[in-house]
Amino acid sequence: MNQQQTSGGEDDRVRQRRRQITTAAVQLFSERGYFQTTVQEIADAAGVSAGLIYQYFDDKEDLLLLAILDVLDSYTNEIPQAVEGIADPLDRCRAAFRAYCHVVDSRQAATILAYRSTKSLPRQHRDLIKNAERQTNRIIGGYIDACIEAGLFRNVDSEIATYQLVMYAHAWALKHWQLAPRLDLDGYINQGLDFFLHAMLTEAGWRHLQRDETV
Amino acid sequence: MNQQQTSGGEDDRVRQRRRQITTAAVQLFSERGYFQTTVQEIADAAGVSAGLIYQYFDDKEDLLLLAILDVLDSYTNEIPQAVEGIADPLDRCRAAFRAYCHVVDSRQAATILAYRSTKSLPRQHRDLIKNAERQTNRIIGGYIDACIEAGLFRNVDSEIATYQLVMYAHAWALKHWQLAPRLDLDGYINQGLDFFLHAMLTEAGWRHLQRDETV
Amino acid sequence: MNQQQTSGGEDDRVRQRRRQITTAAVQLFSERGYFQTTVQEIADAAGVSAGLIYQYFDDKEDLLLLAILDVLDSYTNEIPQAVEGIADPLDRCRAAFRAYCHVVDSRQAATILAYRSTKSLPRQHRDLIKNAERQTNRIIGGYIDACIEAGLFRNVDSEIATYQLVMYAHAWALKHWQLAPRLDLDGYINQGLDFFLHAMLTEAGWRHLQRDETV
Amino acid sequence: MNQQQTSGGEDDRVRQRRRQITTAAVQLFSERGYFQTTVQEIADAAGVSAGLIYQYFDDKEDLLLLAILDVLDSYTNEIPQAVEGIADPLDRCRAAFRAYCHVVDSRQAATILAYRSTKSLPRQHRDLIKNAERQTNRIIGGYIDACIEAGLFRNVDSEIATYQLVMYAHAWALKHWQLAPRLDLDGYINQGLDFFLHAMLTEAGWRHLQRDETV
DNA sequence: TATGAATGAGAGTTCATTCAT
DNA sequence: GATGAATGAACTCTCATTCAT
Repeated sequence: MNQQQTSGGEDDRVRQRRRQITTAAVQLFSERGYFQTTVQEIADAAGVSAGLIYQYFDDKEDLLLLAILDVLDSYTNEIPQAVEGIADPLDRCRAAFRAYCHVVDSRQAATILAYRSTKSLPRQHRDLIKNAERQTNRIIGGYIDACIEAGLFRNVDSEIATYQLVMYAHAWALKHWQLAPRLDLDGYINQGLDFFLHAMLTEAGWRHLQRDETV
Repeated sequence: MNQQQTSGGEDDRVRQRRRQITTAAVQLFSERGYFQTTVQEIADAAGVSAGLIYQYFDDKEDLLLLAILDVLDSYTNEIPQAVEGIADPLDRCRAAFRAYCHVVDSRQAATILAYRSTKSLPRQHRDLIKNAERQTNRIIGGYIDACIEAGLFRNVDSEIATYQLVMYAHAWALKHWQLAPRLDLDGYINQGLDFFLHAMLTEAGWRHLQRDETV
Repeated sequence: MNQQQTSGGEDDRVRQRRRQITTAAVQLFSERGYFQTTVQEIADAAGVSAGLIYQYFDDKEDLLLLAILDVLDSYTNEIPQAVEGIADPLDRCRAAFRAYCHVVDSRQAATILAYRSTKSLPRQHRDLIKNAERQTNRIIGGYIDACIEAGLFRNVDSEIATYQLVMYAHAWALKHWQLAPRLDLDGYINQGLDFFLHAMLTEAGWRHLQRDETV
Repeated sequence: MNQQQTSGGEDDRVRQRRRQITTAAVQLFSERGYFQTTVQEIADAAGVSAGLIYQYFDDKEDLLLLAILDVLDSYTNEIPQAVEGIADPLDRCRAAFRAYCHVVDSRQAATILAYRSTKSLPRQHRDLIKNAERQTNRIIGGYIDACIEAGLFRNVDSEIATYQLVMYAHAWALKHWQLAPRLDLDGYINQGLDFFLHAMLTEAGWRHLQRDETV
C-alpha cells in the first residue's frame, strides 16, 4: 500500500482524498466489476484527475484492495453498534443476525464485490481481506459462544455455525434475484432465525426464548 | 450462441471440439478469472489455434457462458445419479446433500467461477445461468418436499431451505481457505447434516432417523 | 494469373467455373468494395467452397483483377455491337456515346469498382487494366477520328476528346447521387450530346446534323 | 466525430495535433489506400503514438472522413482565392478552371482518395462529404451563371456544366497515367478551355473573348 | 475435383500508468 | 499538490490461405 509521509495537519487532507477516491471506487467496482471499471471513470466519479489517484494509491489493484477492506470494515463497525446495550446473549445473537442482514441489504453490490474480485488480487492482499473477514466472523462467533456457554445453544462448532449465519446473510445479496421475488428482507430474516434457532437451541434455550416472548 | 450447421456425422466432431475448448475454458477461467485469461491461452490449453475458437463460439463472452453452463449442468446430472435407487425420502435427501458437497469439492474453482463472472455477462445470458441454477435447485427442492409430505420435515419453505443447503455446499468452495484448515470434507458434510436435521426434522422424522440407524 | 492445364473438353468446365466465380466477385466487390468482401462471401454467392476458388485463381487479388477486366470487357464488346450497321460517322459517334452511357447506367456499381480498387493491385496488374481501358477508348477514338476526317468535327485531339466522353459517361455512375435527382439518363445523354456537339462540330458538321434531322 | 472539450488556449494544441495527424492520414490514405494503411503507420508518420490518435479521433473511419473533408476544404478555399479581384465573369470562369486544375495537380493522390474511399464510410459520413463537394460546385456554378447572365454563355444547365468542368479537372488525377504522357498540365488546361468555350460561348461571348485578347 | 476445418499473422482499439507543466 | 496529454503493451477478433480427406 502507498505510504504517504504525512507531516501533522496534512494528514486530514490525505485521509479526505483517500476517502473521496475509495468511495468512488467502491461504488463503481461494485456496479460494474473491477475490470470493467477504468481508473479514469473512478477519477471522474471522485472529481479528481486520473493522475492524482496515483499519488494516493500504488495502482489499480491497490484501489481494489482498499475498496474491499472499506466494505468489510463497515460490517465490523455496524454490527457491534447494533447490539450495543443488549445483555441477553440470545437477544444479542438475534440482533446481530438481523443487523448483518440489514447491512448486506443496504450494500448488496458492495457485498458481492468481495466475492467477485478478491481472487484478482495477489495472495498477500487476499490475506488482508481474509483477516478482515475473520474479524467480523469472530464477533459473531463470540455471540454464539456466549449462547452455548449459557446453555441456550447446543455445543455446536461455533465457527461453522458462524459461517452458516454469514453465508445466509450474504445469500441475500448473492441470490437476490432469486429470493427477492419470494420474500422481503424481514421475511427472509425471520425464516433464517426460525431455521437457526431450531438447529441450535437446547431445551433450556427454547424455554428462555418463550419466557422472552412472554415478557 | 454460435449455431453450427451440423449434418449427421459431423455432429460428433463439432461436439468433441466444443467440449475440448469448453473444458480448457472452464479450467482457465476458474483458475485465473475471466478477464485475466486470454483467448490465446485457452486455445493453447485446448491444443487448437486461437482462430478456431471463433468457429465454435461467437466471442469470448460466449465462451464464458458455455463454461458456466457446463459446470451447472454437471450439478444437474450428478446429483440425481447419486440418489438413484434410494427410495426413502430422508435417505435420499441426505445422499443428495452429500453428493452436492462432493461435486462442489471436486470442482471448487469451477463453482466459484459462476459467482465471480456471471455479472460480466449481458442480462440475457445471465438469465440462462439463473435458469440452469433453478433447475438444480428444483431437484433438491423436490427431495425436501418429499420429506415434508412424509411428515419427516417441518413444514418449512422448501425453496428457502434449498438455498440453505446449496449455499452450505457452495461455501465449501467459496470459503475453503477458511474451512479447510479446520475440517475435511466429510467432517463438513456431517456438521451440515447435523445442523439441517436439527433445523428441519419433526418428532416423526427423528424416530424415522433412529430406526434407520438401528437397522 | 492462374494457369490451368486444360486438356480438351475440360476447358468448358473450367471456363464455366471461372465465370461463376467471377460473376459473384464482380457483384460483391462492386457492392461492398474489395476489402469489405471476404473470399468466403464470394464462395457462398458463387455456390462453391472457399477452397475451390484457389484452384481457379491465385489469390484474392487475382480475383479482383479478373473482376475488373470482366467489366471492362463488357464495354469493349457492347459498344461496337450498338453501332453495328451505322455507316454515318456522326450517327455512329452519337450512338456509341449513347451506348456507353447506357452500359454505365446498367452497371453502375461495377463501373465504380475500377475507380475504387485498381490502385489496390500491383503495378503489373494495373497495367492490364489500363490496356483494357485503352482498348475501349481506342474504339471511341476511332469514331471521333472518322468525324474529323469527314470534316464534321474540328481537328481536336481525339484522345483528349475521348476522355471527355468517357468521363462524362462514367460521371453518371461516379456522381449518380448528385445527378440522378436532377435528370434521368436520357436527359443526361442529351445534355452531353448538346455539349459535345457544340464543342466539336464544324460548320459542315452542323449542316450535316441538320440534314440528318430533316430527313 | 470526436468532440474535445477545448477551453480557450488549449484549442490551439488540439487543432495543431489534429492537423498533424490528419496530414499524415491524407498522405498515407492517398498513397496506399484506406485499408492498406494501418493506424500505426499514420501514428508513425505523424510522430505520435498509436494510442494518441484515439484521443483526437473516434476510430479509423473518423480519420478517413476528416482526411477527405480536409482535401475538399482545400478546394473550397483555394479556388475563390485564385479569382479574387477578377471582375470580368469570363475571365473569372477561366481562372477558376485553371485554379481547379492546379489544385488537383498538386494534390493528385488526395483527389483520388475521395473517389476510392468515400464508399467505405457509413451513409451519414458520406453525406458530409457530398455536401462539401456540393459547396465547391456551387462556387463554380456561380461563375458559370454569371457568364450566362452576361450573355456570354449559352443558357446551359449550369449544374451539369459544372460537373463537366469538375470531372475534367478530376480526370487529370484519375487518368493521369494516361494523360500525362501526352500533355503537360498547361496543355491539358488549354485543351479543356478550348473545348468548354466552344461548347458554351455565344456569339457575344466570342466577341468578348476576342476583345479581351486584343487588349 | 471439391470441401471446409484449421491456421496464424496482423489489425484496430483500450487503458493503466507516467511525467512535463 | 494537481493535471491530463501521451505512451505502448496487450488483447480480441478477422480472414486469406492451406491441406487432409
